[in-house]
Amino acid sequence: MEYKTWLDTSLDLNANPFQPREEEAPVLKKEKKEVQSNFIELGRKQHPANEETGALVEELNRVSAENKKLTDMLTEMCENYNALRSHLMDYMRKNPEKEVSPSKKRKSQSSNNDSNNNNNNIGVNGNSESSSTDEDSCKKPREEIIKAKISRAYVRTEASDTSLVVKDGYQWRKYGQKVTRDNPCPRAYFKCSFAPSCPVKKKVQRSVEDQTILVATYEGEHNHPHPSKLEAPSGSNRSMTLGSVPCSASLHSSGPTITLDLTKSKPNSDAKSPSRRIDTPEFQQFLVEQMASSLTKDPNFTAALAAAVSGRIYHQNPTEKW
DNA sequence: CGCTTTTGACCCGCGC
DNA sequence: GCGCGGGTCAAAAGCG
Repeated sequence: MEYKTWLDTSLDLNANPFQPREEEAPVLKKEKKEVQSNFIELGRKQHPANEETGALVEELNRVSAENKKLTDMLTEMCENYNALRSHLMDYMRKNPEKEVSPSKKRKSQSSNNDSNNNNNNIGVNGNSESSSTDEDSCKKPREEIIKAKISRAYVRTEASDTSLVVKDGYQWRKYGQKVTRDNPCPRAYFKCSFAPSCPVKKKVQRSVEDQTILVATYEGEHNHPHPSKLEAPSGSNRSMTLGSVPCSASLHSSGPTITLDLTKSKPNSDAKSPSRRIDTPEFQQFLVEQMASSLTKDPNFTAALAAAVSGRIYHQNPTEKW
């Protein structure tokens, strides 16, 4: 799936079902429409409808229970994700040398890469800034090292996603693409759309070992605020946008996929927005809502949801697990 | 019409 | 000096 848009909508899966939101799942919307039309129907027929009302209440309770169940599943998925992520972080800390396939072609570049590997790639967010090694300090003028701060981000995408788009909240303008020798997948070159005032560049290329992983290399630092901070989401949405936490969720035959782009956990932005720390309950709740929102936009998910609501999904394939 | 993307050409550093 | 390969430029095409 391509990260075409920011996930800035929310779906109250466990919220009051009587207050429909704009972008709720079509299936649920349809059910509620039926319920509403049934109420209208009741008003027109003008006869005591205790039985029908009872049935409708029962139906609503059932739908609410389904919503609750789905919310629980999403919460569980979120927790599993956090656990996996922490494991991955631990693993990467212990095995930093396994993260990239270093290019041995060019001396200066490979020495840069080596220093990056040793100093930078401490996590999937990859935004640890490079610090110059002693070797680099000897070879390069200090100013140059300071000017070109290099960081790396690893973003898992789906196999079907052939784009080289790594959503990190900033706007980028592609200025080139090249097939390199070490990797059959083309490398895309991006400049920050605020250029030339913002000198940041980024290179995006698929990993040789796992082509579902996009390796984004950032050069330099943004000299402007994060675009998501400029957008003022006052009112329309629940609380805040997910601009700083791009994520994508989808459902496939092989199972659900939730992809989080964690490249935005820069120390700067974290320091500026402590309320968005990933470990806060508020953030967790928000994350669940955003994932739910994303899921409801996926036609596969809505189809599966429809099957689940009608109680058929487990009968059709009782062994299949999400 | 303006912005973005594509893509071939060009530039430049490095190794031989 | 030459060739190779990565990085960048810029005209053309695409798109909203």
